[in-house]
Amino acid sequence: MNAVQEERMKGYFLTAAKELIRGEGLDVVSARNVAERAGYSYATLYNYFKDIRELVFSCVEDFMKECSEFVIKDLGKATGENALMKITSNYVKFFIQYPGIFDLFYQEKVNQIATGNSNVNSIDSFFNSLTDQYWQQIKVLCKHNEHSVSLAQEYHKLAINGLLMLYLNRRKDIGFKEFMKNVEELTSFSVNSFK
Amino acid sequence: MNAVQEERMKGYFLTAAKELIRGEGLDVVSARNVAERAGYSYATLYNYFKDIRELVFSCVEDFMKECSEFVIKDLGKATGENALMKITSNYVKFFIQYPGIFDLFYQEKVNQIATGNSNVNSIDSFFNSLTDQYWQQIKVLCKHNEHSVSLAQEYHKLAINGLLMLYLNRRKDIGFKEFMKNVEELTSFSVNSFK
DNA sequence: TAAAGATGTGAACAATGTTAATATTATGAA
DNA sequence: TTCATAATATTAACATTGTTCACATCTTTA
Repeated sequence: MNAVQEERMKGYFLTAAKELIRGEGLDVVSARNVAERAGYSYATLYNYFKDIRELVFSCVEDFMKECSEFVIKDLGKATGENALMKITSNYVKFFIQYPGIFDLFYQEKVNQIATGNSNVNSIDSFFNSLTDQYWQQIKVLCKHNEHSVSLAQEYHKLAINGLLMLYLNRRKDIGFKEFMKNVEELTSFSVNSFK
Repeated sequence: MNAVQEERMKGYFLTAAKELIRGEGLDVVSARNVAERAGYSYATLYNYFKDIRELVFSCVEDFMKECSEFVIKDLGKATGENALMKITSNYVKFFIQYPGIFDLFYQEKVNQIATGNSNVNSIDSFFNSLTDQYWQQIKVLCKHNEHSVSLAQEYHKLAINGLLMLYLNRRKDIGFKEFMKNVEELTSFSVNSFK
């Protein structure tokens, strides 16, 4: 089987898996469910993916693209702090709409032996890649050095993802509105912490 | 069966579950594994716990106590920022030693219908309960108001738990030493952000 | 001692990941 | 075109999971 055919086959399973993750969450992504949706037997799946983890982590790249587009869709001409606000707000909304994708990005256990760890390694810096340029704008504006801005950025990323973890896993007994207020406060605090 | 007998029975399963979580992680906690270790049949377990989630979430309280003790064990006379440093450092070390307990505290999915959600709700404020008094000391020292200190505290909690999530789930390709340096930097940044 | 109630257990069902043997299909040479 | 061989797909199977139910066993009480 040539490369293009193989990619096509992988694509069928990938599409099925992505639909399942989006719609019903990571929990219902089983070899049998994915394969049935793709129109093949569950065993066929193993001809194209080492195991079920390799399959689900192959979805990461596509979902990152999707999330990126969702995040920047209504940025307009916003810059600096305003842009950071909008991006952060859309970022968390994306994962609230698709909690399964948050599971996949940040919580799913990875096989350390697995080959394609490149996907996993790029997850950590994903949120930063969305905000980089706007933090740079703030740095220039506030005459801060490189190190302090990257520290604030790292801090912001960790806090937002930490908050998402607590909220999505129902460790916080608050509603959506209050959650979004927390996100705003946090982002504002983040930017102003080193002004 | 009277109350004390019932608690004793629950205790057997709880002890078994805790040993498994500590030693081999949350993944190997199955009804059959726990029951075998407790010396009973897996079906007996269901006479004392509604389902396997109720069993594992019943471990939360004990583990919080354990973690608290571990965290304050070598505090000495440290106060303010020094105390926060030590506490945070021990807090993350505890979960690195027992990743299964982090899973249980922050990542395990909860049955919203489940009865005993009190355990789950107390998890969010757990880390804060360890640091409260030292943030108060810093507040007095820096003449800050109540709101800004609780915001910094909340921020610190989220960032630390976010970092733990990324590190324990292998989304960060760094070693233990570098991780601990990140924890230190973050805590220091947290305290100094509003000095 | 016998009946009734409480408590413990194995069989069973559905679903999971994964592998191995088999069935089917496609490919290429005669 | 036909047949042999290789490539690909599928079914059967095994071990494991959570959970329930009928049954067995033990305890209590009349």
